[in-house]
Amino acid sequence: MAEQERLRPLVLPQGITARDVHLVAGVDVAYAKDESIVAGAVVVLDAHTRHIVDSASASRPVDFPYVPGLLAFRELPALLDALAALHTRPDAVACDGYGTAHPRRFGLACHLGVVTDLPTFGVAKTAFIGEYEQPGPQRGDRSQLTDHGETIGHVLRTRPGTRPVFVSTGHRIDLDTATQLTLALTADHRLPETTRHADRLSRQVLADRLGHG
DNA sequence: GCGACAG
DNA sequence: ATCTTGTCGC
Repeated sequence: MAEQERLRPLVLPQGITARDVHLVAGVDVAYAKDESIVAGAVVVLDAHTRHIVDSASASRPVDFPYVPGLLAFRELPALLDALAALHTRPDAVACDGYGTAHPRRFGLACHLGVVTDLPTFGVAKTAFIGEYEQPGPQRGDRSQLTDHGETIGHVLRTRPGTRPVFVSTGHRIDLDTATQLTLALTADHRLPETTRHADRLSRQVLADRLGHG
């Protein structure tokens, strides 16, 4: 009995597959122009209808500078507060940034996943590390993002005529599943609906807080 | 040493 | 990220 309790945390977390995802959340943050306040937002969508099921937010003083590679220390506090205020438990979380495609293989998405034990993945808008060939022009076309011969992500075309996004694994999910989910969350725009909603909400929350003193 | 560098 | 005007296109 006591033995089981000690061993449980050592069991490898089970990874999910796309069919396990019914509720998918998106997270993002917005900063005041002077970088004094950060607002975090999380929006949960029905993975198939892409309708909003739940959402929450939080704002607080910024307490860590922007340092490439250390984004989690700057954004996680607000995101964790927002997630704690959620009334729903998402099956997966799409992050605005990188997961494994990180200098230390532990970007924001990995950090958030480990702390919350939620499956997570990252969808970044611009390159960070690694090398890649430009993916094909059609939606769904992808190329490998590699670093020292290791595949660390996918450069994915989510929409024709726009720049590709950079998908990487976060926690308890594999790259192909993360890529599948990213495509499932995009249709009319380059970025996933999850992050688009979270981005909008975080800006609104920030504006409200700034406006109300 | 110099440049690059998610958000 | 945020600042910042107009502009090209669906």
